[in-house]
Amino acid sequence: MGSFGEHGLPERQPAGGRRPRITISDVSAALGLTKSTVSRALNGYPDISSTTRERVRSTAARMGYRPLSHAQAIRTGRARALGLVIQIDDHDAHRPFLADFLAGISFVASGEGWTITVATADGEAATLATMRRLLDEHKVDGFILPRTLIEDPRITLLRSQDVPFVMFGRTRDPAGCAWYDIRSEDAMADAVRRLASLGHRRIAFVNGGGRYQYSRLRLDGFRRGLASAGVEEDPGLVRSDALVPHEGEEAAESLLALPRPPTAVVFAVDAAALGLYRAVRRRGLRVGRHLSVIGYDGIPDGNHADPPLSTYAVDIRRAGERLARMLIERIRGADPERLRETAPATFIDRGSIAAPELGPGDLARLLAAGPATAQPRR
Amino acid sequence: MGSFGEHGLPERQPAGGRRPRITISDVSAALGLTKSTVSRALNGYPDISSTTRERVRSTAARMGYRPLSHAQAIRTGRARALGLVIQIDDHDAHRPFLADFLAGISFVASGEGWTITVATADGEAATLATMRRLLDEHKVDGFILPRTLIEDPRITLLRSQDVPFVMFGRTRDPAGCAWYDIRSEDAMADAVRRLASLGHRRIAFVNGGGRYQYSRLRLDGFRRGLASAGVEEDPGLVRSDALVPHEGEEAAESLLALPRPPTAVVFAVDAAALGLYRAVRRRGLRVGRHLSVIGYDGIPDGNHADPPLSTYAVDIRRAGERLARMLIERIRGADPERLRETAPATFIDRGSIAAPELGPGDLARLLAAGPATAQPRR
DNA sequence: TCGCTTGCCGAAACCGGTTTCGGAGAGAAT
DNA sequence: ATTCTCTCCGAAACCGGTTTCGGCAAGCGA
Repeated sequence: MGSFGEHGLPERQPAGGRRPRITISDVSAALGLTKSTVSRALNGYPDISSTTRERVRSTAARMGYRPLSHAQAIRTGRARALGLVIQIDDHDAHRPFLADFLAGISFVASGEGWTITVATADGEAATLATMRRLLDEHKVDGFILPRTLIEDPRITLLRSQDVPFVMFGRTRDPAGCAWYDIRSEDAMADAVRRLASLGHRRIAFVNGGGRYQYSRLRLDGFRRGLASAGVEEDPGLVRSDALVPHEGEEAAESLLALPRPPTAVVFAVDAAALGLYRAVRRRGLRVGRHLSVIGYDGIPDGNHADPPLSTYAVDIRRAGERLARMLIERIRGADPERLRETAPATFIDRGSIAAPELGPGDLARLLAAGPATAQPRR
Repeated sequence: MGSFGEHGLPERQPAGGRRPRITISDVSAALGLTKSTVSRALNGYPDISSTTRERVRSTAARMGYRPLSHAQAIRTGRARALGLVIQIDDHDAHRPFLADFLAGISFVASGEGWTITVATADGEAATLATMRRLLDEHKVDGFILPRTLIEDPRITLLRSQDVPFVMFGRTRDPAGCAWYDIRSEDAMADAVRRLASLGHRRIAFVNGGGRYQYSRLRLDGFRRGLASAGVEEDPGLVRSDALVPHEGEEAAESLLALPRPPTAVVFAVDAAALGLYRAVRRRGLRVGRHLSVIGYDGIPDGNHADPPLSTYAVDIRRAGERLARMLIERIRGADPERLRETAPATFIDRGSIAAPELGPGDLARLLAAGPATAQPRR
């Protein structure tokens, strides 16, 4: 018999405070069963008759019972929490989209009654230490790893501890890894083909950080684009490790100083592409007219450049949703090799590309003439 | 005597897996005391002799014991977790700084052994529901509230439930509220004085969202600036509810269409200020030369505008640090009225302001002449 | 010397769940 | 009718902590 009330429901909430939670004991008492039976019924144990199971389920639902994850965690070790450790020292193109990313993760997690535990860390060592701490305290049941590296120590750690994880981005050694990724290599190939079809023949490529797996893929994609457009590759037109405007500017400078400069530049990273704007503007030239540019990431800053930067947008919210879904499945025991998904990026033409107005020769002469002749009106 | 090993330390970790946690029982066994004594010693109960207390503390530290917060939570209701619910539907100027904000919070929280639970919600109702869920499940011990509203339902909720919280931004009814805030009103006043000292007399103000407390304060600051500079206020030069570029553009249009347009505009929100660039560029004029502009927030986009937007930068990371610190103190019982702090914003002159080249009359004539005469070189 | 505090710690209940173990009862097989 | 096997549930231990309660021993005053 229940020890509270003849309705089988807990008494009214004490005025003012928060209403007391409904515990498993409340449910079992209301049903005239024991805690253990209720627990096993709700968790789908086979030694509970389907009649009882349904009775328990409906009553629990009617009473609004929801198990306290902490209490479960101390026995099961599962906290129903997804972990996300953001490494703040490296420049991440997805930084501006963090809110969207979280929105995607949170949407799925909340729907399943899970929560998200986030932490930031400065440097690789701190990231690993933070992950260890979260695991050690059973705060999270698995991790979403943003920005996968080619050689990723986080993967090593999690593999050795046998902790579920999903990656945003592929990696070199895929054994036991689940991932979601954008096929940025296809975007790079597409960019080259678009430029080639506009008439460009000297197309440069400015890549991102060499540590990242995506850099490999994007370079491959760039080359594939050249090949499929029938343009021969000029190794002198490739730069790398440009992640921020400053680095992109340097890369642009070195490209514009070539005897036969490119008439179009593909950037693996939007932020770096913005640096090219400065280099071009300094010469009194205009992006989109004298030099075509395509970026990748779809960062909002690109919208306010002049002309706005044509780029490939990534649906980061959806990435968050898929990754959360996959991680939950992974924690529930799904085979990681089955949890692999890629999606395309979407081209957004904002006006920074056009048919080449000048050949490389004319462009070189214009560039050699120096900024003076081409100063913007003051 | 402990049941494990003659060293009083747990055996070596099983090869491969993660090493077993050290529990309070391990510590108590190693000391020849009971769990309860160890627990009370570590929690500073007065009925434990200081000798014993120290012995327990040092042994626990040596063994690397750290209580499992879940286990504590089920008895104490405290999870050692800070809650942060981000409402994603409203345009938040701090969005680009979310990573920094989290970094600040995480830095302090990690240092204290606390964790951060974040969630996103779409709309006010969802935000409140999410907060209720987190509280109901004892997932968090308190909340950091970003973007305080003048009339904030979150505060109402948390007050009624008697849940600790700290706000980023002040509010109208401060009873029982702790906060950290940037004195943006001072920045607005400073902006006006700077412009006035450059010679501007017709200075416009484009405010942010009316629901936010900061809008009130910034308008007050703007007026205070005018007063202290000895410039009479013209109510026709004030606009509001401009949060995104598009809205800022509209506000700018209406200001530039005035018979006597302003020669300088102060924006309460950077993102809106970027809209003005479009309006000015369309007229073939140049920001900084024909029209001075000052923004507020220090968003990275402003750096890539042409000319880069002069603005007031906010140290969001520090805000996160302070708020986390304050919330932890608040949860530990500190008086909220004692936890109130403000900090100044930092002016960054990037070149979007200058002495007025033209008076309002000349400017009006130039504007009336239409875009044709002032087209940028193509 | 006795009784009464007081200081200090152990024993045990408790928090809200999960999981192991065992046994009652029904039905089938012998 | 007896035994054997399942099915299904209760009892109790357990997870890792916290907190209440009570008692022993020392210290104190009378």
